Amino acid sequence: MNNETRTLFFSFFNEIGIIAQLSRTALEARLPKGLTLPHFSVINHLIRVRDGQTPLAIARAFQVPKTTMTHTLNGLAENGFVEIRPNPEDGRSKTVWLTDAGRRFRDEAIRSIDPDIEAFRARYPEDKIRALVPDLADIRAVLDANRD
Amino acid sequence: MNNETRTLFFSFFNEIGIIAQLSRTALEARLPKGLTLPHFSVINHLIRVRDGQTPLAIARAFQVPKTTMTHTLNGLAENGFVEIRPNPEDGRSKTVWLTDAGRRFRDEAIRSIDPDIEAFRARYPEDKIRALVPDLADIRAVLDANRD
DNA sequence: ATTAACTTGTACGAAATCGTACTAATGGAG
DNA sequence: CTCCATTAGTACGATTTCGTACAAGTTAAT
Repeated sequence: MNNETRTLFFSFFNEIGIIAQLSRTALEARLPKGLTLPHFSVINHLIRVRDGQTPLAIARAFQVPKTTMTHTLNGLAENGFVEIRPNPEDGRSKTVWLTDAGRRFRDEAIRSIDPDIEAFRARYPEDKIRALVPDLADIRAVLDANRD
Repeated sequence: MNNETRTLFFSFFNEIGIIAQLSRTALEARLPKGLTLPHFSVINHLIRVRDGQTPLAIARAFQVPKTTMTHTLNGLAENGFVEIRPNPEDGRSKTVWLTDAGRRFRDEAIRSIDPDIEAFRARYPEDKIRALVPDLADIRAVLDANRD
């Protein structure tokens, strides 16, 4: 392979990785101590989609092993942000429900993150971000397909 | 803040995070067991820039804590990919040097990753990637500046 | 109805990441 | 020269991530 091509793709994925790391760090700086991006993301997911899902369904939505999701959900349950109940339709499995505290956690997190988004938007135009999202979604889909 | 705007930025960083995760997993699938993206990246860095750097300089280049870099470098040293020698200019510090095995590791890793890059390129045009890199670099720079 | 194959969640252990606290060395103020 | 603040690296412990192995429940084939 052409070395310039290889360098290009490496640079691309390198920039992606750095942005992911920086944005994650910036977000977690706004969360209460001990809570991480996955904690916030799961709560957000339960609000955006719906709660009452099984741990495995949530793990699949985030493309993480189910053991990882067990750990994340335990952290949320210990903080009282979700309640884990048996699944009446399947004795093997469980369902995950938001609590009021969980919704409050999400509201407060968003409120404290908003200024960072504003700061970012002031320096990088929203329209350019809007234009990038579909490209990134395409790239994600290609990588996803290549996973087999 | 406008909810649509917030959702847009969340989607953007979410896509970035997923791509970072997928590309990292794809790369590590090609590395010998026990070796990770940071291992490969450090070796690559030492080749692209120069070897003989101090651990702290490398940690700063990757924006990770120095304890993390100590751990990564120990892994590389145990595999015989780098040699860690005292720094003749500063008794507190050390210097990190590539070995022949380290260079071979890098060459082989690249050889086994190339087909994945080709597969990706076949589904997503190189020119679009080329156009995205500067945008991502800008975004990275903005996030970096906001870190204070 | 019984059995075998599969699914869901978890316990456990390994490895990566990172904060805190420490040691050793450096360098500047006096 | 002496002292003290600073710097480089590491030991240690906590947490996250994830693979393996397992227990409990479900499903499908006979």
